[in-house]
Amino acid sequence: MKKKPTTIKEIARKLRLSPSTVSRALNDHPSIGLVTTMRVKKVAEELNYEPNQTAIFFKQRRTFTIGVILPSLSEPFFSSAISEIENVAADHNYTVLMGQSRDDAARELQIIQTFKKHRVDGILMSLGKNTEDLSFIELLKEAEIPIVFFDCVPKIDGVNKVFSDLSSGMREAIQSFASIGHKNIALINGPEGLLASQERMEAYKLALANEGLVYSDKYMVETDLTEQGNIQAIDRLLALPDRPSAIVSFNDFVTLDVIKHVRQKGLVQKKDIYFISYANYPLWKYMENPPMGSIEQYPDQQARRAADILFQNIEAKEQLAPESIVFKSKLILK
Amino acid sequence: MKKKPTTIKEIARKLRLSPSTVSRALNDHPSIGLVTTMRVKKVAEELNYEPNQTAIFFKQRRTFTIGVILPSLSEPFFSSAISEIENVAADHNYTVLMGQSRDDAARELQIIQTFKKHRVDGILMSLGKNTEDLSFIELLKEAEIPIVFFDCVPKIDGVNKVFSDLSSGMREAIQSFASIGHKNIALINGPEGLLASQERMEAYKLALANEGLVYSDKYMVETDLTEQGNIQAIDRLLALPDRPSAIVSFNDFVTLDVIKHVRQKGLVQKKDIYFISYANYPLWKYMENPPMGSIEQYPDQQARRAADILFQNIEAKEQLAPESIVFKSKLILK
DNA sequence: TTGTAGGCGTTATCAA
DNA sequence: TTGATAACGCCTACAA
Repeated sequence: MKKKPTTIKEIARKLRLSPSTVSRALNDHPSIGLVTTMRVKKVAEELNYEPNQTAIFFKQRRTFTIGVILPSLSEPFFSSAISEIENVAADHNYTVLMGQSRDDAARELQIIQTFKKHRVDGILMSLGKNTEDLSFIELLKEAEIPIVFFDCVPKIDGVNKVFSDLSSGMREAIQSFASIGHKNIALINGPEGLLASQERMEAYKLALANEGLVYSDKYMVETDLTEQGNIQAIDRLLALPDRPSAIVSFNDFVTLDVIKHVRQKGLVQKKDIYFISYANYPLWKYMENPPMGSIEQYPDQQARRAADILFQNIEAKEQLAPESIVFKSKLILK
Repeated sequence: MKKKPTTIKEIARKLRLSPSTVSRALNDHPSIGLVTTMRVKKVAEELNYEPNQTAIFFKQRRTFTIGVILPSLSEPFFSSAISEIENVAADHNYTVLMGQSRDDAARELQIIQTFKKHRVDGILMSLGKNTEDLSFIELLKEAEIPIVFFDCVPKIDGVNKVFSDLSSGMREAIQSFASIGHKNIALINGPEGLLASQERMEAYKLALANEGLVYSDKYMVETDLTEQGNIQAIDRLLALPDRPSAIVSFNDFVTLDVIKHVRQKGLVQKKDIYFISYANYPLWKYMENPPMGSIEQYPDQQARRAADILFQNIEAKEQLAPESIVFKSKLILK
């Protein structure tokens, strides 16, 4: 069904040269005479010759392709990451193969298999929320395909990872709240199962202690991150006899729902109640009444750094020691 | 540097069989005995055999890969498109190669070349803002690589395209404004050079006429889409003796800047001044005081449809007649 | 049921 | 300076 593109052989036949000569001429090999080189290139041009990369990939055992596996391509965090990854890859003359796991571990494995079959030169990955089985890391190691994790990274040692330290931002958030007199500071956390939730919880407790505030269970509520869950969570807090005056929440989306809800209840932000959350989505800038702050995690910088490490590994002759890079999260006051 | 993965030959040697037998056994060829097949598969498993796709691609002249070229991966419009494209591709057992043109025509061409060299089976593309030279379409046609454009599509005939009819949304917007008594309705348009701007302008004029309103040059201002440009544009309108009471703008980002600016000037939305713009970004839902409406262009549906058409073309034996699909844009009142 | 041989397009090695 | 040959890994028509 597909017409065969021009090959070196055809050029060779046309010029009564051997394919090897043509190949060398096209690659500007020094041993080939200038005249021949010119003749070859001219005919190649005429016939619209284009080297068959699939043949070259096959022969060279390199595809100049990296695979990227993300939970979602449509979330702002990941889309700014992927955008930056594509930039870095392009600088290295690499192409990017995309896979979306949708937080499905089975799908994640399938994508890894596909990438492996495609013989990608390396993989960048952010784990899905439910991924438990990390045995694919061993498989990739055996195949000598370097992998660098970022954002949601495995807890184990011995792998390349770039991730964000949530605690620095949390500390700054609690500090900010405390410095303007808040005592009852709550956390609306994500689902218990998530590593990201555990980290926030620990950071929250530490940060409270740091300010000499006591932790209380009642100020730690959970949401399943749906709109309904978010509203239930804030309602639970508002129902408390000594309701919190300041709230850190899992991410900006939670805060958006929550702000909307408390507004409907007649509470005024930065007067009756204060908010800070993770992500620092650009829209805050436009809000009439934004939350007090948001904690930036620098997805693009994380992604760039991860890509840099990946390319170092791809280009290295030797196996490199695994790197573990931590980006401090940072409170941005609005 | 890279350890060689197991090949069919090694399995064959180990079992004292011929490579062809092994190949057939692995592919469940009916002529091979059950026993042999089992033995082969067992050894393959033990040796972690994985077929070398690059060899297969090379031989089969199909890569089960599509290329996607977008101006940006980080814009919400495109990231929801790419997400949907990945879904469709995964359903077809295809992998997605990504390229970001950043509205640079040269880079666009380079990506196309790369994709062509990679022998992708098809291409989905949204043109950059400045793309003039469409000769690559001919090149792809010669190479018999199907291409489907979406969102920002070429004006020419004879190509597959899926795009949005901006005028339906504009008509609804002007209608809405007119129905609540607005007479002076302005348009903050994008740069003159953009097709998207031209379309909005025409739609705007038509829609005005449709409501029996007269078009006036002074109510049509342009922005370069920077924050500064957006503010200058609205200031020009506000400075008019009979300033407009309702404004349609190029997209939601423009409106965000403009809303913020007029708020600072003490104007109250939906009282002193009304807004509608294109894109329907989800954040409106959370705004305390959102614009009157936003015009949805359904990026995910466009993308899905474009991908469907691409796969039809890839799977077709014959060359299919080019399709041109128009999605009506639709005003969503807030 | 299994083996042999050839080829996909390119390039590297060796020979001329 | 150029050519012949082999090889990358897999598949398949043909032969046994």
